[in-house]
Amino acid sequence: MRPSKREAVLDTAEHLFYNEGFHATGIDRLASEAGVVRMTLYNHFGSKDALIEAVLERRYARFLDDLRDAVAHCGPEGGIAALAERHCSWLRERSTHGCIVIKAIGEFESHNPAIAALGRQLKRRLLALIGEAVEHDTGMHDTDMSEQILMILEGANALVPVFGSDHAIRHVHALIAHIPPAKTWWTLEHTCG
Amino acid sequence: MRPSKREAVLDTAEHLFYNEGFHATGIDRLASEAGVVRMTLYNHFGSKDALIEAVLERRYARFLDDLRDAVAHCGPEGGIAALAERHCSWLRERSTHGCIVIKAIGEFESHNPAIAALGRQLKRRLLALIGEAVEHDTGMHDTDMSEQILMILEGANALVPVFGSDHAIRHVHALIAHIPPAKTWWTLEHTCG
DNA sequence: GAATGATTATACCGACCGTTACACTTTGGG
DNA sequence: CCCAAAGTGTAACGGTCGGTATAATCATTC
Repeated sequence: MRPSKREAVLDTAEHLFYNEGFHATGIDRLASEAGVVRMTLYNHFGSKDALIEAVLERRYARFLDDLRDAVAHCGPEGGIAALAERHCSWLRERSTHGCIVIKAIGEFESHNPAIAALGRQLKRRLLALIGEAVEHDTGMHDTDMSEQILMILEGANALVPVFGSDHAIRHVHALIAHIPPAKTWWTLEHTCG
Repeated sequence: MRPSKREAVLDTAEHLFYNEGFHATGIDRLASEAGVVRMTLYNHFGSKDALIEAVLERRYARFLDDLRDAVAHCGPEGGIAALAERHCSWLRERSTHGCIVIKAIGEFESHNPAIAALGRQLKRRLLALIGEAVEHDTGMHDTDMSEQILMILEGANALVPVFGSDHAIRHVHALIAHIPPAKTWWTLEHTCG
């Protein structure tokens, strides 16, 4: 009982919401699989939707911390590759059903704007983190490059439930390696005269 | 009444399933918004899950036909670009909530294997179509290139509900243009020999 | 040992879920 | 004009949904 009931609920909720879906997971099953009575759940979180927000925030914060950690412990100019590699590790080990945030936005865009907004905020944090890795490697802000890396990672994410992790991951590094770097002031001068 | 009730049900089901979610859309609302009584729905489709399969098949067949049409009416070496452009048109006009197949797989992977399997089959058909466009442009099979194009398109797909169509589409063409072509026999000889 | 806050047990609410049965009415084609 | 097919209206089935109320029990700490 030392690990608080609150944590047990969050663990079970994350597992069920992620693997079975948000709408498809009922409060009764959630509580019983967490070894908790329904009232405990409502005492802690107030509503199913609030629990969903807590799960999203917790899981994605862990994910982002893990990516940040990978970028922090890498050689010079290896930030992007390290981030991509850690992302692929998640796809292999912990994200085998796709991205929980994308799924949440999909299920709640027309039902609970707060959940959808939280999802968008979490993705904005991922984009910002990618931007930091890009700046770590190239020494400059490159919004286009960050957005393109995000698009490739989201593509891999989406393909995991379709063709499996191995297939989805196969081309990530090659694709990222071929993103053209930002034009600098002198190449612009060369091009535009 | 010329447009059969069956079509009305399919239209309404596609709209509701896509915009509000599969589990979140009930039979009652579905029937009433289609201007049909519940029994008509069951007479035509037998069950909600069968209706879902019919909706997926119909919508995605239209999508694939549209892409195929774009590839068919393009100049030489413009097949990939034409396919990508048509895909982006869907993202702008008809796919503003993401890909219905990805959503279906996400909601039914652990509830109805038949629906998930159908989703995977539809995505395989998309990959095959991309392969045809690649062969149209380059004159050879290039599985890697096809898979990479698919990954980019899925990335754009996933980002539409997050940051909007314009943001999601912005980098598609540039990203695809920078995919390295397959190594031919003589470059392989140069590299390995 | 009393008090306090967390957890449990149980019962309940109205609403909706997907599905079926059956009898009735409408419609179009031969 | 008649008949079969398609669609309608109504009622019901057991089950689950998210959420609430209330009172009993437990562990901890002062």
